[in-house]
Parts: sequence; structure tokens; C-alpha cells
Amino acid sequence: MRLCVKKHPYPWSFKMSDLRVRFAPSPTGFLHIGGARTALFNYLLAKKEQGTFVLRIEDTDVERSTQESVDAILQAMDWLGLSYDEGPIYQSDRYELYKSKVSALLDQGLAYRCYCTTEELNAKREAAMKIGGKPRYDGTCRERTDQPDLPYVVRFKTPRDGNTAFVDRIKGTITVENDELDDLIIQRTDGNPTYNFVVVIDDAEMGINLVIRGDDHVNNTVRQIPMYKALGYEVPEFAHVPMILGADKKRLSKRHGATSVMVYREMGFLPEAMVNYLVRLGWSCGDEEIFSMDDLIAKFSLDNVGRSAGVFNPDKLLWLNEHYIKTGDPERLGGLVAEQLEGQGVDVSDGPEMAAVVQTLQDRVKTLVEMAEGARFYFEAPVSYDEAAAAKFLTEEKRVVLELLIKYLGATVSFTLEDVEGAFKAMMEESGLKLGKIGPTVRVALTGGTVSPSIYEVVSVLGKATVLARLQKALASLV
RNA sequence: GCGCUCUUCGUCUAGCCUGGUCUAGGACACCGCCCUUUCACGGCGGCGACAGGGGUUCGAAUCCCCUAGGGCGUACCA
Repeated sequence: MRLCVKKHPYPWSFKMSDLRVRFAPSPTGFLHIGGARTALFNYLLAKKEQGTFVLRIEDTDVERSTQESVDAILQAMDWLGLSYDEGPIYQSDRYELYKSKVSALLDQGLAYRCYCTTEELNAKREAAMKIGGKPRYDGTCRERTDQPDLPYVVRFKTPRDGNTAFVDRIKGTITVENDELDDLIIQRTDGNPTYNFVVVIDDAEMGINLVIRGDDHVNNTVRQIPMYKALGYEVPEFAHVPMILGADKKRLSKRHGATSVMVYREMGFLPEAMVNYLVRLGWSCGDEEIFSMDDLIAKFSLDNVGRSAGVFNPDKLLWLNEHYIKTGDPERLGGLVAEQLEGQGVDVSDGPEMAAVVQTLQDRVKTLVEMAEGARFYFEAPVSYDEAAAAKFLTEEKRVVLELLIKYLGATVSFTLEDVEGAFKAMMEESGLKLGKIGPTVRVALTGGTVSPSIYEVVSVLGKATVLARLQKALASLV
């Protein structure tokens, strides 16, 4: 197998076999496209390096976090095949730890209580903006020594001199002057810790040595690094993957269409198509387009992840889905299509073999939903015929065609594709009728419409009894 | 506004580090032709990009500088 070459081979700060990565969604909604890709990259690298993939639920925002969201995220990861080695670990179970870290920082003078009110803060921000300054906290309470009996938040004392820099495994070196940073709130008035604080503690305590997360966190990273140091932790390595944008180059959101990966399942997409699409958005391996999960585990590397944001392209996802449907195992696809049909109240228990049905449809549909639609006639005789089609192909003058069909097919014992084809050939030869004169009529009689797989296949898969019954029925309803 | 960052066909990208092999390759989409009993599949072909401007160099998509545009951040959200 051809592996993708490394472009920037520079050393890691730890042994790759000790790799520990994590995916840390906040349960405030379903798993969206961007999150899924982040999870996928983490998973792939962990698998490739035989490291450990941890799942952590970031539910410090009590207002917006829900158990339904946790379930939805877990379900989506399962569908995509992204299994984790440890977790899920809930931050809400770890408040004692966070509290003790806040106290420690307070005791060491590395954090302080801030009594400024939200109103005061907003006013200060506006004032700063007005004179062209940065809308940051001005440090009013930083050196305060009294402890009034008032509500307060705890802020981290961010260093004011020098700069903070790190080597991003995707974007390269990123540097920010410390005086651009302000003193972050690490504990809210209600006593709950905030994201930027707990993420540092958790990543460190869980031994995460490579943080792979969205691009939108680069700014947080430079704020978090001083906290790792203050807390006495080793700073992990970082890899920030670019954002996924909509067609208008704006951050992908609902108005660009479905953003929940599970909605794609409902729309008839296969998980391998979604995985393949997601990984190729921002990562490449030469000219290759098709990757199985095993290919990816062998070939994935952060070195081939691009630095620029990518536009989500549903057309390409659809193409990949088409590919995986075309090449998928008929038995497996049959199971999925059966689920769809049963959901629509179609009884598939005594119809033709599902796998055989699937095989006639694999080359002509792009989604499982389309496949289910196309498969429906195999299990349900047409209740009515397409009006225009019937007017054209089920006319009185087609009576002879139907009668011949019944005669020849009735005399055919086995309905293998070869035998069916043989019967049609014999009929055409002896009657002088061309397939063009017969095909459309059979199709309408058997399927009710003008679009279907090849008629030989349809006749073969439907089986003798069903075919003859439907032909008779058509005969009886000629116009 | 300020900070960080990005910029190759409409879109995803190869190439850029190690300048010549690039009249810039592949894929999706689109268009055309062929195949064809329907719808599709498939085959073949076409359209189409180095953001702009300056340098450096015999030579730049590749190195340097500037400009423009985009994204993200600037919360007691994560």
C-alpha cells in the first residue's frame, strides 16, 4: 500500500505509542459535521499510532447541556464507527477537582477575586473600544487585597510581559504578545468553573499530549498555555483543524442545509460515505479519493491536513454515497433498505430476496432513500398505473403483447435471468416484435411506472407467480 | 477597531519546505459525444485556477515585501 509522504517531519515531544488524544464535545445539540470531522481526525490518529482516544463531555454550561444531546452525540459517533478507548468522562462529575485547583491558584496569588459587575465590565469594554483600544478586562481587581462580602468571580492572572507561542502541528508557529491577553474568568459567580480553565485541567489530568480541535480555538490556546504553566502541568502539543464553511464561505450552519450527521443517515447516506467525505475535506493523500476506514488508519497524518478552511460540498458527499452504494454488500444494503421500507409500512417478509432486489438498484440510485423508493414495487403490486404511461403503453392494441408475454413467460419454468431473457428472445423472434414495442408495456404492467431496472432483471427477481399475476391484472385494465 | 490566521479551476485538492520535470495534475459539479428497452451506470472528450502588485533569480504557483479579500477570536458559551 502506498502511504502518504510526510512533508514536515519534525520531532514530537513524546513517544507516538504514548499518544493520547481526545474529543470533547459540549452536549448542547446534535453532533454536527465539523465536530464529527474533529472526532474522526482524533480517532484516526489514535488508531494509527495505537494511542488512546478519550471521549469527554464538556457540560460545564449547565443551562444548555442536556442528556439528550449526549445520547445523540454518542449515537452519531457509533454510527460513524468512531469508538473511544476511555470515557465518556463528564466534567460535571469533576467539580471537586476544579474547585481545588481554583483554591490552589488563589492561595499562590496566581488568581484573584474580581467583584466587577457585568454592567461595569460592559461599560469598560465600550469605553476601551471607543478610544481604539482592546475590549479586555482592565485588571481593576487584580491587585485588590480586601475581600468584601459581595458576589465575585475568580480570574486567572495572565502574565503581562513577554509573549506566548506554540508550534501548531497543522498551522506552524503561532505567537501572541501577552499584553493582548486579559485575565480570564475561571470561576463564575455561581461557583461553576469555566471552559478555558477546566479544559486545561482535564487535558492535563487525563494525560492528553496532543490536542486536536477546531481552528476556532487557536485564540483560546494562547490563553490556556499560561494556565498549564501556573498549574504546574506540562503543555501538550496542539493541532488546530480548519473550519468547515458553507457555500457562502460563512461558518457552516443550519441555513446551509443539514449540519447534523444523523440527518444524513435519515437522508439515506452510508456512514462510510460520510467518513470518506469528511476526511477529504481538509486532508488529502495524493490523488486518492476513496478511502475505507482501514485505509485511513494506515494513511492518515496531520502533516497532510491543509491550513485553510473548506467549503462543505453536498454534491461530493452524494457522489461518494453513490460509490459506496454501488460497491456495497447487497446483503447489508438489503437490511438497511428493508428497515426503510418497513418504516413506510411495506411488508418485505414474503417478497423477493432483498439482496437480489438491491442488486438491480445499486447502479441507479444515490441514497438508501432512493433505493427504498425504487424497491417498493417489488413488494407491492401497483395499485394504479402512471396515467400518462398507461395511456401510451397499456392501450387495447397492446393486448396481443400482454397475451404473448403471458404465454411465453407462463411456459418458462425457471426465472433465472438467462431463462427470462431466453423467453423474451423467443417471443420477439417468433412474433417479430422488437423489444422497444414490448419493454415499456411490461414495465408499466409490472411496476406501475416508466422507470425501473432492466425489465429482464425485474421479471427475474419478481418471480413467475407475481409476474403473471401482474400481467393478468394489466390485461384486465387495458384502456 | 484590535489580535490570530488563511488565499491554486465554482467546490475539495496535488504541487510550495528542497525554484526549472507545471503549456499547473486529480476529483465533484457542469457541458458534449458514445453506449442504451426506461431511468440510471459506464466510456471518451470539453470548460475551468496559481487573489493583485512589486521584487530576488537565467528561471517563481514555489523565496521576500506590500496590498486586497476571507475566516476565527475579542462572553460569568464551549
